[in-house]
Amino acid sequence: MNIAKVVVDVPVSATDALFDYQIPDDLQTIVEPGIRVIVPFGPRQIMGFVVDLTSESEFENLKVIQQVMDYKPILTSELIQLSRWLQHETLCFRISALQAMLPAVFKAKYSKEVWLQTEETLLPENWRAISQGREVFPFQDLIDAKIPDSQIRRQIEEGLIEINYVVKGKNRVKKDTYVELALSEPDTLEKLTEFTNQAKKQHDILEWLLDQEQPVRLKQLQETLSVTRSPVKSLEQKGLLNLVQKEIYRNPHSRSFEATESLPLTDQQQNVIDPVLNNIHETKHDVFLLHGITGSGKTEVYLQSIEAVLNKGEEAIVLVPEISLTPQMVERFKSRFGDDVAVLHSGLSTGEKYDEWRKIHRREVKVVVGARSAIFAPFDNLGIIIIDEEHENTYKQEDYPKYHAREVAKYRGEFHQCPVVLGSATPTLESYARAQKGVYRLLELTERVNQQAMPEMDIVDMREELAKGNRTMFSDTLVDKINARIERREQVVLLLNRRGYATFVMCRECGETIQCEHCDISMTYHRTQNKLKCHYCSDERPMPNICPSCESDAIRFFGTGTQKVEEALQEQFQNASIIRMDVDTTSRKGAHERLLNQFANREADILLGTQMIAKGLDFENVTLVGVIAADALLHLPDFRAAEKSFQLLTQVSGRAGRHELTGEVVVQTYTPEHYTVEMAADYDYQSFYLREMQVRKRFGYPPYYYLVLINLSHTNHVKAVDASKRVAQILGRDLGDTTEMLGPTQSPMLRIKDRYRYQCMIKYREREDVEAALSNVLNHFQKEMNQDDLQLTVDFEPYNFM
DNA sequence: AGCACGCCGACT
DNA sequence: GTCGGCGTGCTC
Repeated sequence: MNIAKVVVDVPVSATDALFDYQIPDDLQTIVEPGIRVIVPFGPRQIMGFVVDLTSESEFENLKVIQQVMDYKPILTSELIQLSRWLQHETLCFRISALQAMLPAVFKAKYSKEVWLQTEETLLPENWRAISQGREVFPFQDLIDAKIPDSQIRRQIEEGLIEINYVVKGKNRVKKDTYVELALSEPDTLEKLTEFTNQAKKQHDILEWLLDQEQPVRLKQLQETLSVTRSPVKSLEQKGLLNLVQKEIYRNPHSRSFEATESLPLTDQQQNVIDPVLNNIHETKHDVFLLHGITGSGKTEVYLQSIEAVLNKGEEAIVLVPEISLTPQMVERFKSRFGDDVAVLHSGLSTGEKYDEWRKIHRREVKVVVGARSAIFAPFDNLGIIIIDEEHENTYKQEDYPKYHAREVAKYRGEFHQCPVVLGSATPTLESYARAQKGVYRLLELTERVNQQAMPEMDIVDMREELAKGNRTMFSDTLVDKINARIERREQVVLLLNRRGYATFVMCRECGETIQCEHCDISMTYHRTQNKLKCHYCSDERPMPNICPSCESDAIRFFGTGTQKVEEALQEQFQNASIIRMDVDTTSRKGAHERLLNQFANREADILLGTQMIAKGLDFENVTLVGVIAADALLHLPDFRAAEKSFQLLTQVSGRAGRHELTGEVVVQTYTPEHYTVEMAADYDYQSFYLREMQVRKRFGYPPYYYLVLINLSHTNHVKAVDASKRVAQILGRDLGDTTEMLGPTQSPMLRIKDRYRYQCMIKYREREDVEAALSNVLNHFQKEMNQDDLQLTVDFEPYNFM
């Protein structure tokens, strides 16, 4: 086994293979699958992952591994295997799959350096200004100084310089200096008496240290005794104390958490947890869909399942949509499992993520709570995987590899023979359909723990408001109810789903929206051509001046920003204080939590925000939730628009009246008769599921068909169109009649970053039916992608069609 | 991707 | 003859 199979860090198709390298004798004991190495690759040095060992190779004269970057594997054999599955599943490069499983710190950094081999004075004159006395400097400096290639080559040939390729890992362990006594206590005490008044500080330091039980951080010592480093240095020189470097973890959660105990389970919770516990005890893999209404106590079920896993000596992964959004959730886990929990989310810095990852890697924690990528936590005794709010689309990664955490969870659950629990109040149709078919096991929680009814949902018809002459964004009902809360010193949450900016067209008189005849998708208004277009099938028609249904001229395209609403709100409720939460106000680190804390402390009457306020928040003083425009999401050009709207309405209404005070919800809409609005108001998931499944069946969407989206883009509009036509041609030729192709068509946003974007979509039932055709397309366009700025991506089970 | 190699036109 | 620009093909 003196040959390593290496995945090299060059994400292109030509190098998407395993390369064999000789393992030098001195690294023989260190090199094993899962470690990173530095290898010669052509004329340069690059990073690579060892994924296998072997004793034979079909290649002669193997190059030799230069160096190791890790001394312990950073990937388990399971994860190496998983990377292969991911590669196949998402059609990505192996290296991309491997990188996706690790925190960003493990990405190698490359630099090309010039090393002087001689006296600087022997170099050409103009070089001296560049090297500036440095023996090593970046190659880029030569390029910046416009030194011609031939001149550089000459220096190399004459042996004056050498070019070296340097690979740098940037995983930095944070260290801190600690102070401890060098001698035993009695010895130190004895020395203490020898001090004169001259060295008062040193005396104080020793005396203080004698009172401390553990080594103390140098900084802390300096602060509490207000001394500088110099007396400490003196003591070190006298051999009275030691300065030691210790690894520390950056601590993003400096708060301490109050410990909590398990809560007694309701009968329903008990019924739901039993089959999961059974799985755990029997080391068996099932996928459970936990369908529980908001407030039904899903989290307690998770917590107690994890407890069973920990008792068995195994580990747990919990995925939450975006953890910085729900500090309350983290708190529940930390307070139950204390230091056994690592938290991984996008709000952490690179270093903090690395520290949390290391806790997992060293098995210092047993539970990981985190966003999507936490599904790759390098545990090797997984006992349960929980995905909370399984319907959230953040579980689908939008760039390569375009994986869905739910599918990875199923893979790992199968591997470890442990349960996978998908929890949601509003499961995706895909998951619920699978539960109906018995592929998943359905667990249902239909009652709230506190026996409170779900808040009453008041549907306000905005067409009537217009008829009454109310031209503001706020209905009379909503205004009255907000005023009542302000008077009673209760709080209001207002939701504006601004994603409606992909302007759909609606008649303000009758609520008619213009749909595509072939796709059941809202048509999108294109200002430049004053036309309506369908982004699925490219059908188009002129923008009407009057409503085709009621002939009113009040037909408009829609889209409103939070800022505008905030202004209108402030004008309407002059003595109310408002907190606005959207991407603009929460971009700075910690801003999110700060704003939420302000609201929790009742520093404001109204919390106005986008989607981000719909989930997981729990404020006891909130008794009113308002949805400003329920239609905005409903008419997006996306076949999931109804499902997403239903989810949002259900989630947001769960924010009101979670405690003693009863809550109310006001939903403003121009289409109150739409089944989504009606059924959401009745909290009737079951009916919505059945109704929406009919639509999906009729139009051939998931869960009846699988989808794959082919996106292509080019800076040249003509080339983009041309390529899209050729893609469609190849697909049309290679795809059998078991599949259906839509497009090519413009992407909903035609131009992004100066690139023109087109797409094709395939509906299929069996993956094998499309794989060959897709790989043909990829092969065919390989050259153009490398040389002509063409980008082509394949996205299985897409969530985002923009 | 990066890089070398090799062919071609332009220019000392 | 020499220099530099770009197309082609390779990396264990």
